[in-house]
Amino acid sequence: MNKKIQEPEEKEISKAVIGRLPRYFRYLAELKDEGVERISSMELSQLMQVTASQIRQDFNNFGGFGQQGYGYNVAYLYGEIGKLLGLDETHRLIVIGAGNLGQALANYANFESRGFLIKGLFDTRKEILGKKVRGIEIMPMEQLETFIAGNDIDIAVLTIPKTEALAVSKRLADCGIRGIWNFAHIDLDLPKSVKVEDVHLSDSLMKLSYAMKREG
Amino acid sequence: MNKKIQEPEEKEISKAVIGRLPRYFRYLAELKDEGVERISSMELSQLMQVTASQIRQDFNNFGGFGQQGYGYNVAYLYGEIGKLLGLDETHRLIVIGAGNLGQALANYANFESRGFLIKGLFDTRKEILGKKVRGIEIMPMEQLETFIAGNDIDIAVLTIPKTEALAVSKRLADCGIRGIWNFAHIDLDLPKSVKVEDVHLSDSLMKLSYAMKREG
DNA sequence: TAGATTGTTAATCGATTAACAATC
DNA sequence: TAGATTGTTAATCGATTAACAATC
Repeated sequence: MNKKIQEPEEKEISKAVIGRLPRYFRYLAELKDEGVERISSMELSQLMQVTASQIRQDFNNFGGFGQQGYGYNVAYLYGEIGKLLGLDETHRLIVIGAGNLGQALANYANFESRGFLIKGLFDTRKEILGKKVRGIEIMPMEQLETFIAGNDIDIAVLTIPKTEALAVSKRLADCGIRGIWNFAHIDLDLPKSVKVEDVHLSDSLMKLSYAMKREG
Repeated sequence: MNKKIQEPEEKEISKAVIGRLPRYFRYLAELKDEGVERISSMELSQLMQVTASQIRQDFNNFGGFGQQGYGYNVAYLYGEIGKLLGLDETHRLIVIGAGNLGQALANYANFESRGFLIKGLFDTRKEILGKKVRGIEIMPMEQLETFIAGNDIDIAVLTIPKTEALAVSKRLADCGIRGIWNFAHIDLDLPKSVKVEDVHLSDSLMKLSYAMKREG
């Protein structure tokens, strides 16, 4: 009837801004630990080597967390950015591919402290099934769907060869996984309700190599 | 005497463009393996889900690799992008921090095939010194400088806690390391002749978590 | 030569920086 | 109230897309 009248529609935040949130979060965690109570965009900009303008613009995408004449309360800002990043909720993860990388990620306790709980490991190789990593059992791929449903898993970490990644990612999407942390070196193609975050390690190494070619 | 007259000055390529090169490289590798001989920017754009315009602009940053009326020769383009990324040279790496992640990276044979040769592992923990990973010995930190100098190492992979990372990165810069692949969750501060490529895994996981909060 | 497709210029879009009025 | 510093608008800069002439 009327195309204009809508819900107050959450304005889309740009990738650039979102990409900077974890770094803000990290610096604020440090300031908080040091007992710093308030900080101005100017001070933070010097610490982080970005412009104060960018900091204020970034925060204002979310409505503004500061107070004129005062600046930002470190603990409050830390908390708000944490909430934006979803760190106020816990996530339940499985790791698919219990090779070196998969096991390394499963062993990395720091994720737990942020609410990312690793609940299961999966692999196709019979010889490692049943083995435990930090108390987490390695299970066969046949149990994937049952385990996800029974354990309220919302994120899957993919550390399998790219040849298997597409098929497995489809299975994950089909059984309701909402996020995939993809270490497989391939672009997944899934309905956009399933969020994919890629970590292409070899791409990163190539960028380093590129940079090293330039200037002395 | 004259500020204007200079070497033809390699024009600075934007971060955005460089960030896309590894992905181009990956798709071209695949096309090459499939025996595809030529491809137009239009075809490649459909495959990669980007605009043909962007592809042509990107390649033209480096002088243009195509031919009017024909398109791009896959094998040639693959080779040229590989050269841009420095994959025509071999790199000699050490991994500092032989924990799970460090060992996982050392074990990852795919890097070797691109010319990234892992030559040594270092750790502070006495109990794992001398142990071998894929034939590579774990050495004590005291031997760092000697090993780097004696083995022509140009890249160091940092997989140590952030508390040690700053000090170690300084040592690396001092003994002539030209590139650091940094997995430590801290911003390094080094002379700009030392190139740093960060892989902040927890930042990546937070971005996934952010995305999952929005829409269904 | 005609058709195809690049290389490249121009137009648009988005992100960053600067400036300043609002306000604590 | 005066000073400080945000929130926000305007200006600038850079990246992407569109258009098309050059040319294989």
